[in-house]
Amino acid sequence: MEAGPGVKQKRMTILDVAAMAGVSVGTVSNVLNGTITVSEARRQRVLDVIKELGYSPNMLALGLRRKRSPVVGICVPQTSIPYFSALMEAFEEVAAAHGIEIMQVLSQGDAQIEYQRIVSLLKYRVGGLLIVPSKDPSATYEMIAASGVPTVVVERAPDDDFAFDRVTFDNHAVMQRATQGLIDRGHRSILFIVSEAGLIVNQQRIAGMRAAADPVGVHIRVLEGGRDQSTLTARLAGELQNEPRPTAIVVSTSTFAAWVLRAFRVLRIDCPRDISLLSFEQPEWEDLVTPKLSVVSRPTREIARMAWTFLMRRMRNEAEIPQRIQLDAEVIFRESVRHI
Amino acid sequence: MEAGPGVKQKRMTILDVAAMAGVSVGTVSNVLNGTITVSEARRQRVLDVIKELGYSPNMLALGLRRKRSPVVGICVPQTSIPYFSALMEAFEEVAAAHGIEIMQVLSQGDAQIEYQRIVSLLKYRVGGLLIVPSKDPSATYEMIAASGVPTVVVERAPDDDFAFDRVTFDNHAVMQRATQGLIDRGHRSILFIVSEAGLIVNQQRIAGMRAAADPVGVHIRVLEGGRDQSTLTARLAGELQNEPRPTAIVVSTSTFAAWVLRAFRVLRIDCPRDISLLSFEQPEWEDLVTPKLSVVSRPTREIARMAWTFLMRRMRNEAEIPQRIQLDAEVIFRESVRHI
DNA sequence: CTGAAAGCGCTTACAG
DNA sequence: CTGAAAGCGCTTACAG
Repeated sequence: MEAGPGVKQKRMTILDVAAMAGVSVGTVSNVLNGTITVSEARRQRVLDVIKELGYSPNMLALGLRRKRSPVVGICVPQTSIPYFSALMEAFEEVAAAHGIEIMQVLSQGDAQIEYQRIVSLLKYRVGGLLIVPSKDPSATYEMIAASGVPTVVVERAPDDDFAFDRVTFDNHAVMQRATQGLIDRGHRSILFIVSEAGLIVNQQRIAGMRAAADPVGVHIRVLEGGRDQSTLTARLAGELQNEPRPTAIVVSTSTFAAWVLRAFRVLRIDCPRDISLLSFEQPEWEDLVTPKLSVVSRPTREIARMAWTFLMRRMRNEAEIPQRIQLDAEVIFRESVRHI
Repeated sequence: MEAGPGVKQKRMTILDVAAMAGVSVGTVSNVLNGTITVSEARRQRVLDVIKELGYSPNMLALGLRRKRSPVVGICVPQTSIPYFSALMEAFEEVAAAHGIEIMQVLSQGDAQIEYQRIVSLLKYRVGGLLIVPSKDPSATYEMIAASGVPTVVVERAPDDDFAFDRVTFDNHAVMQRATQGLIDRGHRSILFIVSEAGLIVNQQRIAGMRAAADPVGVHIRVLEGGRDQSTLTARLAGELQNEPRPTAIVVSTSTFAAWVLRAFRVLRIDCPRDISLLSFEQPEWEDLVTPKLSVVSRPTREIARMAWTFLMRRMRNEAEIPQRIQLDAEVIFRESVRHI
């Protein structure tokens, strides 16, 4: 009887390959991924049989035996945010090139969910972990440390935390530079709109802002933008009652940039004549709107590559003390910021 | 000796739990996920021990034994495209709710890469597969069918393919409706800009366009937009030499929408006075630009949920012949399309 | 309802 | 360089 289409064929195992090639399973295993050398003749024979049989190794068995799977778990808050989806895409690209697969979970920025989702990842004995942490990741950090799984923290990390490798942006320096740029253009009162002021990256940015503003007496305020357009519009309207009224707004995400531009319409504020705008995130539409948006441009692929390099090193046990690197970002002033 | 922080503790196994609870491993397994009932007293004891020991099951062992892992593999072309990242986010949400993990791979729209990436997924014995296929997925389809892994095809599928469950948009109907809307507004020559004319969804859309245009003698042209802004600008400029000159452009993606708007600036074309624009994809900036963009709005979460429902059903072996569903989408006309 | 035992498909010391 | 064998941590018939 022939095995026609639709007939499920029995999956080949390493035993089938060994039998057909006339070698032991250990030898097959060694040609596939052993540290031990196999004589060229046998090696070739095994390879031929593998191709002929269409043998595909069972990574579950491999992972069980090695107590570690060639999979990297990645936890980010969301993927609908362009910055995170760009990160994910960069990670997938480099993972595929290394023969490693990715299990992705989302924390939604919630510490509880983050904890649970990473527990799930650990059940699969992932060989490494890449995390863009939520606001309060300490319980999660403890659990990960206890598990001993190689981990690198991306993007958000407190300055005094040395438990894991980490690759971040120098939020303080970039924001100090951005603020200086606004001050140079005559702005003396600046409003910073963030998702959560408690987020470590925002604290670093606020500190950077103050480092530029305080010495010259420039006025700084921070506002949490809220979860939707109407909340932001209302809060912004309220904020603009205060004296001194801001002449420039910095937003932490491109979503906020969009919401602020819409709020400006409702509130009949002309940008940049009345108020200037700078976005810390770079949206696809940065140069489609009028006025063209001023942005901070971050090298996403670079951060992904660095994080991956760190992780691979640690998965090979080559690393010693936790490494850290801070990448720089570029501040691009366009029409949305004006000289006063 | 105490096990202080930093001291890696031996991972608990089901044997440890069984020993401590004074039952057999089979019983522990049954309280965790067995079809067999366990007496309430023992059940509670096992649960207590699990909590006390911090036992977390090894899903690699489970998957190996069951010959199928509670993981769903997802293959999409890219994640940097907002539509796909929204899909991914919806999938992750529903997966987490079902206690299932996701392995994500990217095909970059290339049939070869797609094939290889799905081969990798299969090595992990994923329990199900969700695919937004590339242009020519027939070899991949064959391989998947041979593997017997439950699969649902999302978004792109030929009309005559009945091998897998599928959930798609009714591209033909939506485009016919959109085209009718343009015709109603007086447009008699329409240009459709696509990534690849060979893509099944684009063929369906072109057919829908013709269904509305041909009977009333409206002129249709199709242009491949190319891989970058400058290519698109050049091709568009060339296309506009032809008679009759289009008075309306439809683009298949929001990236093209952005590129076309930039090309309009370079070519000194006023939208919508000279040419109207309609995007088949809904960008975040749809109402930020001037003129506000006309779009087709697709219910992403709905498609994700339907696909997941189909997949779960098939993973439970409840489905018979392949199911198919076509979702509708909404055409929203805004300032970027004018009455002639 | 419960337990003893086989076995999923690999890797890796261990001898030779 | 090569093979025989133990064992990774589970699930699931099979008896009782």
